[in-house]
Amino acid sequence: MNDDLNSVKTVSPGERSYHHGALRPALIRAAVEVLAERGPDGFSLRETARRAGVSPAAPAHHFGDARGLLTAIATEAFRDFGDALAAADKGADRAARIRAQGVAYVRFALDDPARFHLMWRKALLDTADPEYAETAHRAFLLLDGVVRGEEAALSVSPRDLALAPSIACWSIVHGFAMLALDGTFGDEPRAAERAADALLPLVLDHLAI
Amino acid sequence: MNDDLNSVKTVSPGERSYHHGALRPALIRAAVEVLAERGPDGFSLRETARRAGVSPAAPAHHFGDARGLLTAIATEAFRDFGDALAAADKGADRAARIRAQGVAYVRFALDDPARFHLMWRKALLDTADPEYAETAHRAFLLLDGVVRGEEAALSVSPRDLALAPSIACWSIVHGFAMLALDGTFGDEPRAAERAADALLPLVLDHLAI
DNA sequence: TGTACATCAGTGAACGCGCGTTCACTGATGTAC
DNA sequence: TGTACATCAGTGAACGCGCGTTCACTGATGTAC
Repeated sequence: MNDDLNSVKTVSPGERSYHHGALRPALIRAAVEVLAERGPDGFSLRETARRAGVSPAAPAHHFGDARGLLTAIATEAFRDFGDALAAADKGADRAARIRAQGVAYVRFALDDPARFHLMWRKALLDTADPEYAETAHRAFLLLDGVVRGEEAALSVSPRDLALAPSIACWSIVHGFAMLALDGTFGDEPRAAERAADALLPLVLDHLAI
Repeated sequence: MNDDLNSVKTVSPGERSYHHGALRPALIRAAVEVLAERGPDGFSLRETARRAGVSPAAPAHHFGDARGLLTAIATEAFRDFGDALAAADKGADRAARIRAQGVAYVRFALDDPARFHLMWRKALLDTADPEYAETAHRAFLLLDGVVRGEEAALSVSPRDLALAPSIACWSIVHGFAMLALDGTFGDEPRAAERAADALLPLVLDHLAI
């Protein structure tokens, strides 16, 4: 997709100068590859460096430590995730918009399971990182905004349930995505996407929100 | 809770014979402790053996390898989980039963996060193990059974959505549980349980199932 | 335009670590006669 | 009731492994004059 490994200096193909030129994105790409193959548990900084064709000490210059690299990836993922939700936010009425966003949520998870899984593995991330926190928060705000709408004529009790409609919608699509990725729905994970598409309007139209 | 470490032979307290007497349950208990403290990622067979006061080679006699031990724990957890769902399955009408079961689902997750997390970490388990597969399947059948009811007057389109109502309910409670355990709802994870309790009837009463 | 030098982005060897599993063994238990 | 012996459930030392990080270093780049 993004081919800027050697594009900065346009080194003669095959070789590479002492300096990589664009190691940061190359490391991220390699790390995502490792995550896709081995999952967040099997992730290894050394293996990532190996795939980027670089010494195991090189990543430290760009990310500090392994956690820093994973946090950068999760941050990027949350940004793309938010963009996907924002792009999907269209439709005649609010129900249609919620539905479209919910489908986008599930679709993102199925299209990019490696990064989607990482996004929720907070134990592996530096959640205090302000950039991470901001992009993660943005995703929730996008969901919450659509569900609430401008009028926000909530008929559910306020209090600690103020966020409840958002939570309900979020839970549904999150649960769909997680169960689908777990292989719960068998060979055809897209069934979950179609199911979400078919069911969200049922749930939402009749939810008193 | 379960105090049968030395209860088999009633060895004089403090010491222990060469043979443990009840190492299997003791290892499971120690492993759950490790899982609770470090999560599934940080699990270690050696640490588990250490806590059980036994050599690192001892677990092999009971579980084969580390995966075997985790699979045994997940199987036990799914059994307890199923029992909890079955125990909660009561109420006047189906909506009440679904609601009660959904709350039980979330409650189990919040009460026993270590084992609940492990249950869904299929990469760490031997999913081919027949006992594991059976107990995991049972849990779904319990949910599905309540949602379908005996009459099963589904108004949603059949086909690959035949299971959809179950999937929707499952997704909601699963999503609630996962997000709550992720700390998404802040300091008060019980808020998720209350939210599930308040929202499930809204969702279910109005879902055409 | 050329030169000196600071800074940046790499190297690769080495560190110490904890891990899962293996191995030959041994102490305790249970069973057959 | 006693004895021989197979089986079971442990030991603990050792294996090889891959890991993240550190370290002193060096090659390339960019900047000041």
